[in-house]
Amino acid sequence: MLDIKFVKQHIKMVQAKLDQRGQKIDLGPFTELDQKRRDILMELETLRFVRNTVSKEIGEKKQNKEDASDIISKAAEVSVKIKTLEEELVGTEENLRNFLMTIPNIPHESVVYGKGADDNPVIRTWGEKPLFPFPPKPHWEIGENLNILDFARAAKITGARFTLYRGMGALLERALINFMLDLHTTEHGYTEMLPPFMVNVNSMTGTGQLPKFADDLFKVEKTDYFLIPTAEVPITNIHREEILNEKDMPIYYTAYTPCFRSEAGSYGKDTRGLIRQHQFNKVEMVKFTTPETSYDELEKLTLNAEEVLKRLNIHYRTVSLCTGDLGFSSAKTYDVEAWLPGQKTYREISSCSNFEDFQARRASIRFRRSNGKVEFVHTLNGSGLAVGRTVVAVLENYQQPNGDAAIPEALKPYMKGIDRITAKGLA
RNA sequence: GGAGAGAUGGCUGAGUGGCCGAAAGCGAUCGCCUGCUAAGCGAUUGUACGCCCAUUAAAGGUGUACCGCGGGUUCGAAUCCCGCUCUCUCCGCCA
Repeated sequence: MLDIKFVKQHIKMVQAKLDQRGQKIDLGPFTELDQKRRDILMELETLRFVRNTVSKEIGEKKQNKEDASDIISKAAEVSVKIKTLEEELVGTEENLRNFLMTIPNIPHESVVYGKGADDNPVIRTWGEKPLFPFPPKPHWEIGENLNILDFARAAKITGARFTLYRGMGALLERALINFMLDLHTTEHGYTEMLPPFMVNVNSMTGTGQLPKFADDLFKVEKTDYFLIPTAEVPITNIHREEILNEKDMPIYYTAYTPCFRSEAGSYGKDTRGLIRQHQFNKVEMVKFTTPETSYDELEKLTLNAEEVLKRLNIHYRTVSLCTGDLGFSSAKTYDVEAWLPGQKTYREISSCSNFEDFQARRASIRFRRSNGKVEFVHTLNGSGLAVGRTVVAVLENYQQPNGDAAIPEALKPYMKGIDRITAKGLA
């Protein structure tokens, strides 16, 4: 959510920035609602002042055993008016808040203007595309040939867009999770968390999934809970409605969780393989920082994500999302895209964002400066990494002429020391 | 699932209708004292929103709201009533 005062004072600039996102967002109702709110509030506060004064008077009279019936009836009248105005105020504030809740964040000044993914500038690349003396296969073929990924049976068990991992495939997924968590906790300074995988409406609202994106979520029947679409939600909400100490910041958390996404509106896209699933695993990194350090922290966060691919020796590039491709809550986002030789394409494997105070204001996450002043924190998060897609990257980049998949050196300690995955077990 | 107890400021904890935004203690901050530390003394110590002043803002002044959340009673609610949520204890069930 944007800052009411800021929007009020810089309405033209905010409108111009939002226009760069390429969606039609009209701030007109904002000015109107805000004015209405202040008008009501002023009148209401005056009446409350009257009531408080009169009530005090009544109390004094009663104590002196004087008759107070005349002013009591007057006070009653005032109270009736107050009640009406209070209802009006609640309604107006709700409208204002609901309106602001649907307004996306303002892109940072360093974010380039663009219409969509094709306009995202490449910031850097690492490594090189590996050369294969044979046509590299897509991961779904490798995985099925090795009998480690079973899409057909997952569809039987549940439905489309789910995967059953088998044997070394399951181990590979688990190994990646542990490898990533160990890297972030022991070398990058993050504290590991294991949060609930379902959250309530307030948490979803705090990070921006609700009210606008309910269609993307799975709701648990007979409850008000939702399955998390990313660990960002429970982890960022750890400090919802709290005031942190400046000296405790920045705070770094990392967490492995499964993620559940309905992928509404993506029919026909990425229907094969592990790329787009209703359930997938992810290791997430979340930061709470002061406003003055958040952009430095975003750079570090992105490098932390990239480090995973470096250790696995997988070629990637990092792009900066342009204004038209930026997510709702984000002021600036870097996507790390791994090279997938089987599909001859770069594919997003991590997304690292600075939300500035957008989530913090929604979720009321603040900190107290050493001089006592209270301000909103900046929140950041990034995948470190999407585990299923990392499996894809490993299988496609490490595939062998005979169909085996080699194990990256860094992963061997997590894979019982084996060198490669070979086909075995019942088909 | 059944029975009971509770939810107050950073923490502990008082407060059963007006004198309570809230005692006391702890903690914290600043100052004094001190060779240093500790102790001691003094002061300060919630958040949000509105208005005034000022205008880059801050500070300041003033008002309103907030004692888990939501409603009700009342001229007036932390305090009384109702609903909900959460926590704790006991019993049952359970990975």
